[in-house]
Amino acid sequence: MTLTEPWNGARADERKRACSPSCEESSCADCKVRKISVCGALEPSEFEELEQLSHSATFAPKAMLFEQGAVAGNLFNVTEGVVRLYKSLPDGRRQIVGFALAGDFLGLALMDRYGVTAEAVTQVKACRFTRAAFLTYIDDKPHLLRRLHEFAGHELSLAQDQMLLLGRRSAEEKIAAFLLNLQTRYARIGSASVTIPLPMSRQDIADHLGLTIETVSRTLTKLSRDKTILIVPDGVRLLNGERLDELTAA
Amino acid sequence: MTLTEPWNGARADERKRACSPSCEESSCADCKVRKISVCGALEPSEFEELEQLSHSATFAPKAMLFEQGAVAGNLFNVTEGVVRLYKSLPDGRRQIVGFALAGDFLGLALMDRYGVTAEAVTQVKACRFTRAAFLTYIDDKPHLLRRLHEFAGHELSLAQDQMLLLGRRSAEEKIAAFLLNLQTRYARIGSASVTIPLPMSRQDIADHLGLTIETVSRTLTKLSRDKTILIVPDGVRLLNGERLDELTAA
DNA sequence: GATGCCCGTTGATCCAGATCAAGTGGGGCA
DNA sequence: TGCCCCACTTGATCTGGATCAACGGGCATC
Repeated sequence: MTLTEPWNGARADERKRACSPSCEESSCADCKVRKISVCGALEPSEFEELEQLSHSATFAPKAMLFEQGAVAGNLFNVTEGVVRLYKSLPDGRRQIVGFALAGDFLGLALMDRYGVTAEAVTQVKACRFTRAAFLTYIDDKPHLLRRLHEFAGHELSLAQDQMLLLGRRSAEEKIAAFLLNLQTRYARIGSASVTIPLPMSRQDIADHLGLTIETVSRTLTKLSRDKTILIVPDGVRLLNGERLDELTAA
Repeated sequence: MTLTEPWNGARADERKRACSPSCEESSCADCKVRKISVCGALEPSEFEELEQLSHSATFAPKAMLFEQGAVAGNLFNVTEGVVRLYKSLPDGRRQIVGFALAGDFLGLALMDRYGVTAEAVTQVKACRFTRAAFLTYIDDKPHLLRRLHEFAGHELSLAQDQMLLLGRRSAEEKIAAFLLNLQTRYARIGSASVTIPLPMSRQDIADHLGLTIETVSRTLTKLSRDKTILIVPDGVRLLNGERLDELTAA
């Protein structure tokens, strides 16, 4: 599979859901993110119908789920792994508008074209729905639309926080806020810990925070020197949460 | 009325809608933004009911419509004027996440607390709804919720564009993008022109673009010197749209 | 186990935009 | 008519973070 091409039925590692018991494929019933994702609004009976529409998909690191500007043919519910969502400028400058974790829904806005590009950072598992089928499905399910809207409202709120961060915070504050943010989000999906995995590269972090890779590296080194964090392989351990809170608040 | 206090029934210049014909109060029937605002999803018959729930409100420049963190008691549909929406840091740094114009809906996310502060920039007219009444009203109107969701999706998309701008664009690109953006939005509400009114202060523009007031001023002066724009009282005239497009794209 | 590559770190220098510091001019008010 | 205030502009200087450059270490490939 060409890793930089968008998702395509012919290439994806995917199979139909609701298959026989011998099949190792997961189903909604034992989905780890069912309660916290948009699906959490559904009645048990409704899951069956949704399951008919869903296809589980796996993406290798760097695989593209969809591309900014393309017709939004699919919607995804991430169940495992980390996805980067970004916008690019013609000259290559890039802004990562967010990292999607398990439980996050991609294509929330239900718009006819994708506004961002989505790429797997780690190995990613997701439920895929065709947009058309999903739209039909929600048509007589206002409680699901309501849930979708709640999620969109939350996204919007996060986006506004990120604007404040990008427009008005120093490099050190940006890094501190990023780490605490990730910690909170990991906690929500059941992996609360003072050790924060950072599966994304320094370049990804830089492109998320409006910095350069060198500044990210230097700032992490600085926080490490004053024992606020400890840099570990593929992550950091938060040693002094209060200090990070201070940096984030003020 | 204390201009810096949030909206309060006892102080607002407001009266009940759907009043007698002798009353100069506007009604949904002749609302200029009806078609382009969220209300555009409603059937004529549904307007009457909505009108019962709505209260028209006027705000003087600098008046606060609502404050970040407060319980979201009211939702507003702006019908006239400009509103700034911002987040603040404890030390006074401010990020204006957007300017709301006629047709924009404030409180779209339907969350229980306001995520931003809203202040009138100019004299502002708006329809006010209590959040509780509005939630009840939309409960059996999925087409309205759908419309609300479309608006939220659009907001989210704008927010992501703004993140790219804040994180990765130069001062000159920021100003160019801001002006073209405003032009497009003015055009949507029926005041298309190469002369862009800028009712907000330079400080507001700076706080929206992640710059200082001096940089905004200098950049406008520079664009003015190379005949890309002409600075006029309370606005600018776009002399060279292509040049601005160039700056915005690349 | 040598080779090369990618990723991250660190150091030196640069510069876009911030900060500090005067002006200037229009509009409200006595 | 004059005064003050405030928004804005302009100039001088400073600096946080960018840019340029070098290096090291893990790990995949042969």
